Amino acid sequence: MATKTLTPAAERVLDVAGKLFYERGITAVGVEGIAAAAGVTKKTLYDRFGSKAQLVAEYLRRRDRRYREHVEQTLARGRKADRPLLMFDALQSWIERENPRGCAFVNANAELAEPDHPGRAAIAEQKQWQLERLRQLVDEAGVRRPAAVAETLFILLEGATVASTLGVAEKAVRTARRTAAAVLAQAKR
Amino acid sequence: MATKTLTPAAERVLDVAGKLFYERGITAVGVEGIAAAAGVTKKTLYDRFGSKAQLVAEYLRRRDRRYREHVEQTLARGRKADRPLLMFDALQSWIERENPRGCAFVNANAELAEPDHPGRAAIAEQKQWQLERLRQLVDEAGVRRPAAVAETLFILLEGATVASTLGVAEKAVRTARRTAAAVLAQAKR
DNA sequence: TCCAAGGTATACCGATCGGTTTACCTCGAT
DNA sequence: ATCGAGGTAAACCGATCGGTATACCTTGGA
Repeated sequence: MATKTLTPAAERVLDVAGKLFYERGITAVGVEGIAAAAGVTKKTLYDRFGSKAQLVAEYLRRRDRRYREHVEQTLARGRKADRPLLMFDALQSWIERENPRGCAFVNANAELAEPDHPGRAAIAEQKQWQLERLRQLVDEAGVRRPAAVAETLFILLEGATVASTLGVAEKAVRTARRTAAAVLAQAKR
Repeated sequence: MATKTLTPAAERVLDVAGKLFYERGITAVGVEGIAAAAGVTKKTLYDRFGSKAQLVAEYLRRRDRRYREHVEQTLARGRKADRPLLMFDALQSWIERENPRGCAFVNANAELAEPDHPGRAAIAEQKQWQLERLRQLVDEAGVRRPAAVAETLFILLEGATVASTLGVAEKAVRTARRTAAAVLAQAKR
């Protein structure tokens, strides 16, 4: 795997940025604070990343990579027919471990209003991947109208993330999973 | 109805704030710009609202009021058995008219990280109202396990908003509505 | 041996942030 | 006639924003 090679300083910057951007919001976090928390000079940060916008894009790409790895690890433990539902298990553990403030990409979408911000591409890529992966899984599970079913599962995953992290329905992921199971059963071919 | 009485200047401020906060993000918009766009002095803005944080809270409360009115108007056109699904029609028209950048409350949740920000209460109220209203509608429609069904519909609504406004599935609301119809049919008592 | 890559330290830039202050004006109700 | 509420205009506050510049240090290969 072609893991991006980063200097140790850049690695630290990206670690800190990932934490602060997610926890406090992108606009609310300054590059000065990131550099200081990473034990790095502002010059180093700008030498490695060029601008705050590019650092934001890098943060999102990295988080996307981590989420995909998490998903694939979870999927590897099940057989084809079970995998669509395993996406909900992956989401639940992800929320518990890394996502208490909601989906980082939905949150970033709220903040990055300018249509040409480099982070927007990362957001679109993440969501397209998730939908596409669901299509594959649903297709492999053997189901009628796989595209429509995949879209339904996508909606359930996103909705469960919102409901769960907004504190209005703690068990939203389990509820969504049950609904997904019913949808899949009904579409079984 | 006890509509908040605002001075004409405050009204203009709130109008402009509602537009700018939603379109560009809360943190990205300064009070100076709001005052200027509303044709008002900063002093007037602070005399009426006290602080940016309180203005944000007022913006969210007002948007919540507008959404509830929109929902109730839509619901009034149908009979009890159809009303749960009418929530999806209300969402679709709301997105088209006022919500192209996603749910303002989910977006605000992304930006207002501080747990004691006055806007957070408005966010929680909006989401609790939506879930509670769904419970009433589902209950009145005559369904088994109304609380669980309402939670499922809530998840579908939130997920459809995300999927639709993130541009990954334009027809997400229709898809969610179909799923909701199936869930309701299966739970019919 | 030397040189480029990667780094520190620090000062600096103009712009903007949220918020306050002072002085003055207008208008409607008592 | 007056007084208070609501407003304008504009200067000011310290802090922070994203980003740049200058000078110097360390280290690992060619």
